[in-house]
Formats: sequence, structure tokens, C-alpha cells
Amino acid sequence: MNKHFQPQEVEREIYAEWEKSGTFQADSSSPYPAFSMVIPPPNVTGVLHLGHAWNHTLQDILARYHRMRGKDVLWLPGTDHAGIATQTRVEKMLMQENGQSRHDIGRTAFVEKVWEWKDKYGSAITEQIRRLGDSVDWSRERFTMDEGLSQAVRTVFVELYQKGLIYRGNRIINWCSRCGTALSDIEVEHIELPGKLYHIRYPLKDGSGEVVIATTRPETFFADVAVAVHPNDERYSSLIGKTVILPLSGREIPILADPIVDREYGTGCVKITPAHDPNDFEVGLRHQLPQLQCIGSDGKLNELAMEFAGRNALEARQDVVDVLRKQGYLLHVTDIVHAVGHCSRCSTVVDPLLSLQWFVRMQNLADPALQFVHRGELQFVPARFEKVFVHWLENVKDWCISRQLWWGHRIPAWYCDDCGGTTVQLEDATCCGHCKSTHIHQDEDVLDTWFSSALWPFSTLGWPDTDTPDYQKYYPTSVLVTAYDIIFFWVARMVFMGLEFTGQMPFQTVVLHGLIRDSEGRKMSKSLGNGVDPIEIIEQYGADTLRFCLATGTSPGNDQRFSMEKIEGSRNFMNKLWNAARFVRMNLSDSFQARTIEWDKLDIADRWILHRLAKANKSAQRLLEEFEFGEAARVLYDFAWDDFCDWYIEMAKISLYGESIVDKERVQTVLYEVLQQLLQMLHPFIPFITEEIWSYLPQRNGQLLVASDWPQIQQAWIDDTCDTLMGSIQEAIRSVRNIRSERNIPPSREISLLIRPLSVEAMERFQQGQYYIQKLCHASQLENKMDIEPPSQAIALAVSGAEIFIPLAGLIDLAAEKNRLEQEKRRWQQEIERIDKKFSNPNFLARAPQEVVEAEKIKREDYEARLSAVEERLRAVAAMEQ
RNA sequence: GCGGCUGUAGCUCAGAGGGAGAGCACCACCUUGACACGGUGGGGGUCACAGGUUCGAUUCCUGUCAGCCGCACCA
Repeated sequence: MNKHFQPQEVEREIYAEWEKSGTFQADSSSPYPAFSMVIPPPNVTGVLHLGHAWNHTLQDILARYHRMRGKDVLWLPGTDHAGIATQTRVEKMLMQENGQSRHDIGRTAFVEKVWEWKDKYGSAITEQIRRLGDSVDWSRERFTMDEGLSQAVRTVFVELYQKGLIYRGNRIINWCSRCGTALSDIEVEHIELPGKLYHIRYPLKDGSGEVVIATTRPETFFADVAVAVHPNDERYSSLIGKTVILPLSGREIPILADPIVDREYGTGCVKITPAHDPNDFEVGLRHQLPQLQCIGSDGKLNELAMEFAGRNALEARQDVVDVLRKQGYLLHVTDIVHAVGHCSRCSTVVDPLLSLQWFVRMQNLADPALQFVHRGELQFVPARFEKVFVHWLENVKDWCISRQLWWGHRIPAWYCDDCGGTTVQLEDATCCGHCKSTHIHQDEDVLDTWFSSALWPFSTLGWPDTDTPDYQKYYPTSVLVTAYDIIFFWVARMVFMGLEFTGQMPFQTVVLHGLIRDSEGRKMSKSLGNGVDPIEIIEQYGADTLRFCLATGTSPGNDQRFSMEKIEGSRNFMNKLWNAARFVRMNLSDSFQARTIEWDKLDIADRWILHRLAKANKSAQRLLEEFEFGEAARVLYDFAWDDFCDWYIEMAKISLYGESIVDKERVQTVLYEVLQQLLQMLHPFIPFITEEIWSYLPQRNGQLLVASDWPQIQQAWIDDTCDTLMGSIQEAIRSVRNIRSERNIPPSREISLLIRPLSVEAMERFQQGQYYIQKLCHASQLENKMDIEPPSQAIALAVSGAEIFIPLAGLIDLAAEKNRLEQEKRRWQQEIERIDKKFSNPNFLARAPQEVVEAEKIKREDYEARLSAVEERLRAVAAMEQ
């Protein structure tokens, strides 16, 4: 083994070996119980970012863990077609290369281009997924526009239409003029911006005065159809039913009463523009008002705006205001701050627009989802996200699913040019379903990408065919792991679609993690240029370093900051593990045969490390079952670094470099066993390096770690007494080291140690650890006797159950020693006081649990013993001063 | 307006009803035969604030303050 692990040299080979071994492939015919997950399908056009890397690390930990625990694991990979993003990208390319727009080449040719593009670049992201080491089943990879998945989309659309849960209608939708398509409500991001509130006079027709309305979008006034006031607003009650004359156009519109009006806001008078505002739209329906439109889908004003026709609405605003002002209609303008909707993809301001679109009627789908969740049939991790989920579903509005794009699942609806009927069906229509006319044309639009993603957990397993072995065995899936920012986009939609079409929750548990931020806590974004390319990290440090860094940074549902310092910390751990393994390997012969561990023949240190190993295993398992990834990783880190490397390996060196063959073999067996189990437990987190180390272990015969079993917890190894015993040995070692350091006694200078135990029992304890104390304190001799008479020129240490003397003839500064002992004395006195305070409270004795009281008593005895040792020593020092 | 998260060492963050933790940074010492991507030792925090529950609160509850996020409304 080299001095350092070289991830670049081995990761690709190891991944290829894993793939070849078939370990990642699920087997629906195997007798083992299923553990299944579907990957949140990344954008086929995309590149891997740190968020993916994190998300995938967590899933891979689960996949590999459950595989090692004997489950038949299916982790299904794939990508989605990302309608707008992909289309935009190919359009740009087309424009750059040929100077053509998609309209220049036509729909069929354009869609062909996108497929070409997808075939060429769509594998980039799946290649990157391999670099992360994901143990996905590539034989089951899916794409949302695959034949089967497209069939699922059509089936769902047709069935929902037949059930009346999908309808086409004229509604206010969010229109992004840059993307040229409608968006759903959640694709709109509201951003607080400074704006102006324009107060405009609308004269009464009867000449008796005027009303003043307030608006932020004065350019829409051309499409006003009414003015509304609150029914109980005394200021305006006499005006209800009267008519006002719209400035410039002279059109007459009514004043009406509607409770939606906020009397406090603006003037309390609202202009009603049903075609350009969702609230006004509702008011319009209630009062049967016409729906006049003055801005088209191109964002331009139309002929209703008279001389402004043809101009961009937003740009024309100022001119409209100027004209109103000139003609005396503008009363005044005030500054306000209001939330303006922006396209979440391209940040263009979205226009509320009246438009004929397809919608999913949400009520009937949301209700069952809410019922199932209330019955506890979906576990959220962390639980608090359930509230977010429920709140959204309780208030959800109908989902606009049609997109004015060419790339995606085309809506299976045909319109008849003769009878005007709509035909919705699975197969491509050849004639009108109502009048049999062949003069029909298909709807031009495609479906929202999330419509197909919503079906992902079952469409990928063969649905609508529910008899496939995969669907039978792996649906519903076990766990879904995703970031909390797509609870609405994806999780909620999978839930209600899953319930509607499979009658089951698509997953039993949904694990939500946070978002990656930069080292200053900012979201990573292209515009800030603070993004980090995970592939670069992998190339520089290896996938394991990245994965371990992300895993240890995980705390449930919370964001994490990314920094190179953390990466280095993680890299250092890889190096530590590598070298610990290297040490073990160097001390085993090539023909080494693992022996069974004979508990009775083990030394205290052996028992202790096996105890710690079993405890670490227990904790890691519990934490992984609870999806506490960060804690699980930390438990293993601490075990590996602190217990194994810092203590056990150092202690093992005594036997390894000693005379006794028996001792040496004993320690070799333990080292080998611990390392092997450690590699197995770390494998889900850092698969490459553990696999690589595994290959160096003797007697492996080409067996892969990835296919091995998670180690059994050996109950017989759990030994708390041994743990406390080692604890006191470690304390003794640390105390002596502390003194060495304080007194600048270099390691090269050997010292003697005299241990004076306070009891026979303590003497036996220290006997078991005395070689370790001696070696780890660089002591040339050690005596452990109850009747030791301390030399006068010595430093005295009070440890649990004993006093330790370090004879240092000629090096003792009595004043300094007295000072140190005084400090010690105060420390133990304080501890005793703290405990006595508890005991002096009668309620403590009466109400605290017996174990707690008992534990405090034992502590007090220990402190008391130490205190008297220190006091005695103080007296001795004082006597010497004379 | 509704809901949520966060506030612990200089920084990043764990944690748990009964003696304040880690990593990094810092200081000192150490080329000890796995590792300087290392070892040993050390300094450093009234666990945001105020109440309450409890024998006992940094941990549970309520409120306040500060930072952040989501949802709704905003003519």
C-alpha cells in the first residue's frame, strides 16, 4: 500500500467492477425483502451540482446499508425531460449555429433536434452519477419521455379527463412572456419590489363628482369593466349602482359592491380588470362582468389601448400615466412596496393573463392525500415538514398543466373543426369522437414536466401494467429522499397521483434534506458565481472525501454550508483510515488467516476495542434506521480516529513489537477483525476507499466489500465494566502526559511511575493496564503497590482510585508544586460542593431516580478520595519547605 | 397576516432533563518504526434574553429580541 490513497487512479476501475459484479441490480425473483427508492430525476440537460451530490450521497448510504443488511435493493436511476430548460437550450444552440428559430424549422424537425441533443448530451449527468459512486440499478434506468412513461402520462391524462378531474377553461394564469408559456402558481416567485400606487379619477356619469381608484398597473385600465367598493363602506354606499366614465376611452362602467375590497388600502375603491388580475377575475365571475383584454400573450397592448396599441405594456406605462396627468385624471402617485411575480426559471416579471388552458381540478385529489397523511400513512423526516405539506394541500388551487412548448408530452386532445367537440383518448385520434369528422387537429401544447414526474415512482416500475414483477415487488417504494424545496413541486404531486392511480402512498417515508450554501451562507447560484463543481472536488480529492464531507454536514432538514476547509477535514479522515489500514496490513503476513476471537484469552485493550466496536455498530445502525446520516457518520469517525487509531493501535504496538508470539497473534486477530468491520460499516459512506483497502486484506480472494454483509452486533463483546476500566487507565495516561507537557519533559526522557492504589481492587485494575500506562507515558519503570512510600522529590497526581507519583529528583519547584496542588484542591472541593448542594435538597433524595442518586454518591467518594490525597501531598510539600 | 427554522468556543456546527462537545483556527512541545492530510498537551463558552414546569433546565413550555425561510395578500 502507498503512503497515501490515490482516488483518481482507482475510482473508475472500482465502479466498473461493481457494475460488472451485478451487485447494484435488483432481483425481483429473489426471496429477500425489497428496499426500493427512485432517484429524484435530474434534468437531462443538467450538470451535477452539489445539491445532487448531497442528495445522492444520502440515498447511496441507504442503498448500500440496506443491501449489506440483506435486502433486495432497487435504487432506480433516470432523468426528466425538463420541458422549458431543454427547449430553451436547444433553441439557443440552433440560433447560434444556424441563426434559426424553432419556428423556422418547424415542430417536427425541432423535436427531432432536441432528441439528437438529448442523445448526445443526456448521458453527461448519468456519467457524473457514476463518478459519485451511486449504487443505482442501471439496467432499470428511465427517462420521462420513454415509451412506457409516456404511455403512463397519457393514461393518467385520459382517466383524469374522463373523471372530470382535468378540464380546459379560460382562467387567469401566470404568463411568462420570455418563455412564451403559461406557468403553474408555484413556478412564480414573488419578490418584494418598490413600486408606485397611481391614484386616478374616474368621473361619475351623472356629473355629480368622481371616484378615485388606486392602482399599480395603470396601463391595464383600458380593460376595466367595473369599479368596486366594500359593501359596508359608508363613504361610498351612495355610489353603488352608479356609473363612471373611463378616462380617455369614455367607456361606461358600473360601480358595484364586493366584500373582497379592502377599505384600508388605497382609496378603498378598486378598478376591476378581470382579464388581468386573479382577484378581479373572481369578482368578474360573481358579477357576470365581461372579460376585456388589453394586453396580449406577447406582453403588448392591443387595440383596446388605442394609441398605445402594439407597445410593450410595461414600457408604455409611463406614457399612459403622462397622458392621464395631462388630461387631469391623475390625482397623485405614492411609493409602495409590493410583491411582484417573477418567472422562477428566467426571472421575467409574469403577467396574470386570461387564457385558455388545461387544468387539474385539485380538490378531489388533495382530499384523499390529506386523509392518508392524517392517518399517518406517510412518515415525514423530519416530522415538521408534514405541516408544510398539509398546509399547502389544504389551500391548493387548480393546477395549470398546459405549456406552450414543443418539447414534452403533447396533450392527447383533438378538436373538431366541424362540430367543435373535444376528443381525449389514449390512441392518436383519426376522427372526432362526437361527429366522426376527420377534420380534427391536436392540441398544440405539451404537459408540465412535473405532470410526468408526479408518476415517476410507479411509471418507472411498469405502471399502468400492474402485473410486472417490478411493480409487484418494489411498489410502493420504501423511502424517498429529496430536498425540501420541492415538497410542492414533486412530493405532493407524487402523493396525490399515487393515491389516485395506485390506491397507495408511493413511498412509506419521505426524507427531506436542506440546501447547500456557500461558506458565507449564501445560496449557490450562477449569478453570484459561488457555485462549486462537485466533479472538480472529486477529481482533486476523490468521491469519498466529498461524500463524507456532505454526510457529516447533514443535520435533519437543515441547510449546510460548504467550504474547502471542511473538504480538507474529510480528506484527512480518508488519509487516517488509509494509514490505519496500512499499519494493520504491514503487520499481517500475506498468509494471515483470520482466527475466531477467543474472548477469554483477550487482553483488556482487546476487549475494550471490541466493546467500542460493538457499541459503534449499534449506534450506527440505530442512527441509520432513523435517517440521522450526520450522526451516524460522526459515530464511525470518532470510533475510527479516537478509539481505534489513537488508543488501540498504539496499545497494540506493545504486543506487535514484543517477544510473545501468542500476544502478537492475538493482537493481529483483533486488529484484523476491527478493521474489517470498520470498513464494512464505513462502506455505505465512503465506498471507494473502503473497497480499495478491502482488496489489500489477505485472504480476500477477489470477494468485493460491496457484496459483503453488515457486521453482526456481538452482544458478548459489550462490556461496560471494561469500558470504565479503560477509562481510568486512559485518565492516568493523560494525567502523566499532561505533567510531562507542563514541565517540558521531552518524550525522549524516560521517567519512572509509582502508582499507589487506594484498594486491592484498584491495584488489580491498574495491573491490567500497567504496560499500556508505561508505554504510552514513555516510562522506563512502573511500580504498582499499595505500600509505596513516595519520594520527596516527586510530582503527585490524584486519579480515580489511585495516586501516581513521578519522581523527579532535582526538578521539583516546591512553590510551583504547591500552587498546582492548591488548584487541584479547589477543583475537587468545588465538585464536592456541587454534589453536596444536591444532597442537601431533601427533594432530590426523595424524587430523583435512585440510579442518579447512587451515581452522585459514587462520584462524591471518588472526589473525596482525590481531595484527601491532594491535601496529604500538600502537607508533605509544606513539610519539605521547612 | 399564517407557518416554520436558527441563535452553544474566534469560525462552521453537533448534542442531550443530572459534571459544556467536535472539526477548523490558535498556543506549546514532538522528524516516537501507519499517517506532519500526523502525534501529545493546552487556552477559550453565565449554551441570545425573560419568565414557567421540574428535586434539577443549556436541553421541555411560554413570551421577547435577532437572523433566515416558506405560504397567502397586496388594487
